[in-house]
Amino acid sequence: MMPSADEVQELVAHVPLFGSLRSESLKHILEQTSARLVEDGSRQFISRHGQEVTDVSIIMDGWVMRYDLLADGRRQILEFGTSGDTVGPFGTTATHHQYFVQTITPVRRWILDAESFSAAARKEPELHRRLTLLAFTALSEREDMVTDLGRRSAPERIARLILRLLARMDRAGSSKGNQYDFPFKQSHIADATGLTAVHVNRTLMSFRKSNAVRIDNGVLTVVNIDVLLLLAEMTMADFNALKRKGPA
Amino acid sequence: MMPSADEVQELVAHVPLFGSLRSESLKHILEQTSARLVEDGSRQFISRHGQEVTDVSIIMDGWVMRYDLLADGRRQILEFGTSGDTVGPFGTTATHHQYFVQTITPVRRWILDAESFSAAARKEPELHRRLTLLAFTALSEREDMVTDLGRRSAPERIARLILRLLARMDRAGSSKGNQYDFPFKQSHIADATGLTAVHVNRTLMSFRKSNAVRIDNGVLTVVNIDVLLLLAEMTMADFNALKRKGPA
DNA sequence: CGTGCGCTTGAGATACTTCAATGCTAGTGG
DNA sequence: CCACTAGCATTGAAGTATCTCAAGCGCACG
Repeated sequence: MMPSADEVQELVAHVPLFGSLRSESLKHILEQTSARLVEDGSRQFISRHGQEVTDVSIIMDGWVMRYDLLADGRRQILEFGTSGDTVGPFGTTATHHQYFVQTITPVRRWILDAESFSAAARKEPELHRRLTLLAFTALSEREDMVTDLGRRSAPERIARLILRLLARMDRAGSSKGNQYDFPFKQSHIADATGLTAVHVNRTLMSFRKSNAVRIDNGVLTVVNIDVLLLLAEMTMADFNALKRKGPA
Repeated sequence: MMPSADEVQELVAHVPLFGSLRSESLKHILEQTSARLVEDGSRQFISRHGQEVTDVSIIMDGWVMRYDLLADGRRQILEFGTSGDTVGPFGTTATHHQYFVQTITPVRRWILDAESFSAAARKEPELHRRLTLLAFTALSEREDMVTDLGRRSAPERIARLILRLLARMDRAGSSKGNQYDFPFKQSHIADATGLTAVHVNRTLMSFRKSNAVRIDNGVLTVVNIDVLLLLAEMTMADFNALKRKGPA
């Protein structure tokens, strides 16, 4: 499936990894990696722990999650990904997947051949630089998460997750004022914050009562961002820094 | 202070970041970055949150920790570093430090000028590749930590930290059989695992009683690695994989 | 010979979990 | 069009892992 000019345009515009490439080079990379556009429904596996790594995905629409699954069923979500995000152990030398990646909503994504993608990154310095930047950005995000899980209370963790997602949506222009689509179940929030779904529910109820945030029918509304920031122990400046963060 | 041939040799041999450079190129890089060798005592700050980034450190001897400090004093240790490790936001574009880095034991380290180090990484592809590899390795380690803090009990977290450090020491050849130098206080373990020092103490006492591990006079002894692995929910294969991990 | 830091232990508090039940909504098959 | 089911949110009640506060002890250091 040959990428059209429009599709190449969309990739350059919305995918940080490709943001600084000339359409020319990108088109060449897409050809080299046998890029194809596919669609998946909800709850589909994109990759599983232990599987061989054969390709790299770039999300165009919808949400996926990457998670770790322990023997007894405990689950830790490491990352939510949406349009513009890259999933897969791109850049590492790992030959097998370490984690599970699964769709949450229906997803439209590009699939690139992993091996030729690595080769392209080696040949194209700009792509290599972007890849490195992506790694450091992810590292910083994951370190924030370590502090959250290690040292912050349930309300703080949840408030911060909500704000991180809000910043992400703002950056992508996908939030209308103080509202954004929120396709996650309470169990997703639980597994991302290291809590139980029941406790997430109680905390969310308290957020609702204190007029900070409410979630109805898959839409999250920030009723009062000052209250939310207080719960998250963040200043407005911190929040603005969050928006600037992300894969630039 | 001009690096001697012996010093260059030591850097190539023990610092993953430089492991694949020719002595020639390394010497050139060290000159470009005004590399100097310094020594610090215990509990010295190497950098503080908010400070401007001016240099990059490479530890030759001793231990440092990098941590996040919340307004109310809660502390989360993100990483312990020792010989061969690089500390500092090398590779990112951040102009200011995000975390605190402090020595635990006396430390001998090289200091490289940050700006010219970045420049060197841009010019020397092999260095750039190593930097990227380092970032992905760190990312993977930090993701393990997220799962530990989010989903594992106190004994599991502590057992896994001990095993991760043991693997690190084995890799560096710094462990004698089942013993290694352990300069950390129980409060360090607490802040690395998201627990309190009191609870770490109780858990460590139980490890001692169950003949898994004991710590005496700054030396950690793995009495029975099978028991320890059980506590950590790890197999011997997992542990061996840990040893192979790390910045190759 | 005090003083401080780290380790140890006890007792009580609490944030979060577990188990269990109820209700709501959307989808499915008859 | 209704009965049935499944998934998710909500709430109550009881349990527990971990925390907090507090005290004592040993050792190193000045």
